[in-house]
Amino acid sequence: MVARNQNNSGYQVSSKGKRVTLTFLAEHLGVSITTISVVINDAPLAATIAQSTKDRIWEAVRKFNYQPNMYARYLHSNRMYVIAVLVPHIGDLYSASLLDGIETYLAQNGYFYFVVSHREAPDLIEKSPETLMDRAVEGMIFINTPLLRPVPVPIVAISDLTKGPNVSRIMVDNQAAASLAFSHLRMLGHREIAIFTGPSANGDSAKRWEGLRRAAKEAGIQISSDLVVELGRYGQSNRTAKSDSGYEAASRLIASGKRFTALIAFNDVSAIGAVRAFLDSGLRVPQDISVVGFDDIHEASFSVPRLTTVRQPLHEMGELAAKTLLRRIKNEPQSLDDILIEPRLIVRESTRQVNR
Amino acid sequence: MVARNQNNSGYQVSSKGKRVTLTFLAEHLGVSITTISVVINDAPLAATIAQSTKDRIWEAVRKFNYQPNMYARYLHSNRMYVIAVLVPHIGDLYSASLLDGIETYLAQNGYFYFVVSHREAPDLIEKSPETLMDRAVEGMIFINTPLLRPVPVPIVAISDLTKGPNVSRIMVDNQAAASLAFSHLRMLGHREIAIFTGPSANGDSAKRWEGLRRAAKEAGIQISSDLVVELGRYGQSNRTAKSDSGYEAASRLIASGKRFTALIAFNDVSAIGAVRAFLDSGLRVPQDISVVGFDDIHEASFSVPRLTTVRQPLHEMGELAAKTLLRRIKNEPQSLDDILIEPRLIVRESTRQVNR
DNA sequence: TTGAAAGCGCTACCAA
DNA sequence: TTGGTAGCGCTTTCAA
Repeated sequence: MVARNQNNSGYQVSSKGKRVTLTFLAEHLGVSITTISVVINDAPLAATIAQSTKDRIWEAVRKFNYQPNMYARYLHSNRMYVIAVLVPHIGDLYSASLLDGIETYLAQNGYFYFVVSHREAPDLIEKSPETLMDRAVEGMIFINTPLLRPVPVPIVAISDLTKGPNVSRIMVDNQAAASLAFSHLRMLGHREIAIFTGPSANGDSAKRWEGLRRAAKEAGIQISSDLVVELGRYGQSNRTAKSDSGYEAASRLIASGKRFTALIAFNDVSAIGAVRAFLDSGLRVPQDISVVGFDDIHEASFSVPRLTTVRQPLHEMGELAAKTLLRRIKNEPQSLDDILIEPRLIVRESTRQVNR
Repeated sequence: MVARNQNNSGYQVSSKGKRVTLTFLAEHLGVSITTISVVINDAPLAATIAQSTKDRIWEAVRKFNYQPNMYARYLHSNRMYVIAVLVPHIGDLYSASLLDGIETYLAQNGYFYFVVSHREAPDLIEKSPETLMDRAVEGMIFINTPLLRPVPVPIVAISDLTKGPNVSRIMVDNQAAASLAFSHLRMLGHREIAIFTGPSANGDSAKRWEGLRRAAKEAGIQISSDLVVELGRYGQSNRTAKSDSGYEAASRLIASGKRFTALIAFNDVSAIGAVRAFLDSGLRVPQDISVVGFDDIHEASFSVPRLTTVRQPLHEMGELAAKTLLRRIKNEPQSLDDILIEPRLIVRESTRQVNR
């Protein structure tokens, strides 16, 4: 018993219980399936078909609620209007915001998407593209996921190390982002600044870190290596998320005994985790320590204290990624250059003038 | 130019640039496509095929990296190993946690899923199931989404009003959840308790509210209607999320001037929004007002103060939903009764003994 | 202005 | 042990 046949509603089935296919319609109308196909797809030949025939066809289509079988159609056209999105973790607000933007654009354009959330498991990252090709995806969006082997469809990579002849990359201008965060703290008088760097697998890590170093240098400030801590990756457990790693990283920082008056986190989630850790060890934010996050996820404006952060327009980046991918799929002109997104500093309550 | 043909890697294409199909392999090996098909699918007949032939076939399969075309296969079997998940908003932690669980189970079982996030737009909710049927989904999971018309495939509804002959429902025991929250506050001496009810479209709203009223009655407490406020729905904007509605609802509560010492929110996100609103108007949590949330999303244990909340095991509920759906798809014995999930009270920092 | 027929890649039935 | 062949539902020449 096949799902589509156990019918108890009006879907795709005539009153006599027969599946509504082209053949069914053709018999019903007494015309050939070719004619119907041509009319329905408004193929060039449709121009030559009598208006009266067309009308009868459309009427029957409506009456029986005929829906072409996409998979049969696929055998010819090889187009399924599906793409795939690879993310490290779907339950993470960063990915979720991007997905939100991606979905918005895709839905407007009749595309669906598969998401595979690989939790940074290397074998999944390696195998997924192949499995997805079986499903005839027309393109893929890689979010913070390395492309290990070439893939025969267009790819858009968001914040990601992936390179390749067929990949377009979208990322924040990490140089600018770093400098925004750094100069903000500088203006508030901070000199002893701790830094969270992202896991090295993360596409933003290296550039951001480089930007931070450069900004420090220009400001004539020395970043002590004791104050730089790398965030852990996701664990294998379902439960582990980034705020844990922020909490944990901040705890290490405190334990080191090194003095610092400000922290530049790697993202808002780790910033929130860090705030929690500071509070737990009796340090107040921002009175004792200023904290700046990255991303500006929604929660950042509701946390206590509200987070000062460098905003990446995630929703828009998602939309842009989808748009870029569909253009490439349709072979519309589309430059393959990296697209750099301008970040913006959002000053809220978690940073203030340094205490001296 | 078809995506699968613009090949620049090893996918599905022989060295001569020909697509690797059964026919291709058959020619290469000098056997019939039937034989290959039988061997590959390990059909009953495979038992009758010479081991040497089998070996040669598998070798060729590996050599050319043959992958059956799922869509051609679909025309016969009518099984695509795809389901759909309908959610109000993918960027919302509640849905994201459920999706996480759903994905875990599906991935283990070779299924993919489409997600459609409808933002409570009535036309999308109404039309999506039909569009999804075109895509041959074998089942659907409705998260907090009403089923407006019957659908010819199995459905699992999570926290949801949806009813129907082919729907299994999974939800927390809202009665128990309400009583957990209420009696916790009672024990701390609270009598003037404000309540957020969910939007009426939400499947948990009515039951939870009923449970709360009953718990109040049993405790001999009168819930003042001035202290009950209904959360707004999502707006049409991409930006609006639940914590806004929590913030806004709490603000209304404060503005009303009615005295209360505790709040039972509808979920953690609205609880966090409410805490923010209280703080902004000079009320301390928990010193002045105790707050209890629902769900126990990850952020609840990192917020300031850490949130006391009634936990729903969202990840597990997602897994359970997927499991139930696949059982029904495979026609394995599976009761259609509602599945009630036991909630658990997690006491943290946002509640304390009432001030008097 | 319309229809017949080939074929997309695969499975399943029946023969050999 | 193996192969031929008829579809699945659709699109696309090519004929009529």
